[in-house]
Amino acid sequence: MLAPIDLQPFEKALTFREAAYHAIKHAILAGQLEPGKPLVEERLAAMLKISRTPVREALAILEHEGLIAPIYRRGLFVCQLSRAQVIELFTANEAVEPFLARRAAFYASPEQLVAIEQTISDGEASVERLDVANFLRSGRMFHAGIGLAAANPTLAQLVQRNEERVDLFVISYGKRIDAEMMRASNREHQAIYQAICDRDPDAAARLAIYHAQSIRERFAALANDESDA
Amino acid sequence: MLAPIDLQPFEKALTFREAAYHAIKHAILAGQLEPGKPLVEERLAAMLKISRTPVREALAILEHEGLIAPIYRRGLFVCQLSRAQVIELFTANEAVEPFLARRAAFYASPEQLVAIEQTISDGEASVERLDVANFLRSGRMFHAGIGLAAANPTLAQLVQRNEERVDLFVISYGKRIDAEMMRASNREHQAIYQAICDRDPDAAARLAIYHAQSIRERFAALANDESDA
DNA sequence: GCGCTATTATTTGTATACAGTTTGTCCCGG
DNA sequence: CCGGGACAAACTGTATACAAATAATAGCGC
Repeated sequence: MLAPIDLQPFEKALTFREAAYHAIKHAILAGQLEPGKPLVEERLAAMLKISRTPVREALAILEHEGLIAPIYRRGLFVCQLSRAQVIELFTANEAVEPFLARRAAFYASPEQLVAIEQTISDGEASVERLDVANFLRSGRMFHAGIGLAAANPTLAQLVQRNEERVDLFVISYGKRIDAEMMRASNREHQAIYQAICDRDPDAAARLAIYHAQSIRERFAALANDESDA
Repeated sequence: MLAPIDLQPFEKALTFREAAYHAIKHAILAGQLEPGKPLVEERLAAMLKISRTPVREALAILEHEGLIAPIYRRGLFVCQLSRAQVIELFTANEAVEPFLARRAAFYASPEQLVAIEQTISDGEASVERLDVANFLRSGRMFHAGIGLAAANPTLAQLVQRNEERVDLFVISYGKRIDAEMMRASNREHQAIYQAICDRDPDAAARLAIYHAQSIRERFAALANDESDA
């Protein structure tokens, strides 16, 4: 398995660095680069058919985002988050997501509502196909949509990154997400979306809190199921 | 003015990249690299007596953090935040800071309390010397201390970055902070600190909100004073 | 056959080299 | 005197080269 993934070349990006950033990030979040496994710069560069220089710059950013972690002179590794770290991410989200949902109920434009609805559809389609990676991705896009509608890029970006790291955890522990869990999550998304459409900030915030807590409980159940006590 | 700043060499850092990151960030936040002015890679490299490679990697991270912004093939510039952007940062902080203050009241260790108190002393010393850069820095460290005590690195880091960008705005517009403003801010810090010492989460959260709002008002007043209507 | 040591092979971290753009300047024409 | 175009300089974006350090491996002694 010398070239198991093809980091698909260069979504729309001006510089090779950006392209590498997106491609590597995508590969990580799609589970193509397994957590705990080393990332060899030269190999990534070869896959993207570019030199190490822009790859290194992209990796520096991903490291700063907390998706990968370095060991000095030993290489970079896809992060394996501890349960404590994931709890911490959930705690942060429970503070921020209701805030964003509330604001989205105020500020969302019709186009933004459509975009959010599409992420929900995408999530539902993923359930049918049992496509976990795409399910996670649509979930991230849902929250990104809320963030965009909430007109607060700073907090939106935070939630976005948190979601990515949580998803990394899911992938890393290979926990199997069953269809029922995916459906539950989608239902909650749908409810938040409805509250925003109804311009009901209180309901949106309340449902966002509920969603965050539900997710945490579902994850806790999963984490307790397997391996480490 | 070929070498106006000496980016002081290499605080404790393993790699040149880290060193460059900290040095350049420090120079920006100390106002030595003026907002709106271009950052020439080769010049920074020369100042640090290293090559462009690690400098570029450091700059990539700073760009990702929103302290500097690139124009393709034209160079990097220290960010000049718009007023709307600063308002947005304040909005984010008003959501997050009370949350952190509340948690700090629960979890702060005695050592962490001492560390926080020292940042307040540092701030007060800055008033005497009318040292705005150090005043801003001590403010950032105060909030960093709260964040640390709150045991939520994710949100702590967010606040930290927001503070940095706000300070960048202050520097960028060259608004003069007068001694009375500095004292007011210090008083509010002191009050939050006291509430945390008293293990009074509600008071801490309330005072954190008050502080965030006060700062916003003080800044609004400054911003209205000068130049753009 | 097993453990320890020396050597080789990778791989990172850094420096240098090169090509393509963009900006500023100088010169010329009007 | 002013405007436009060619030239030159500077700087970015990318590739390649090199050195240090770590990991893997082979050889040796026992």
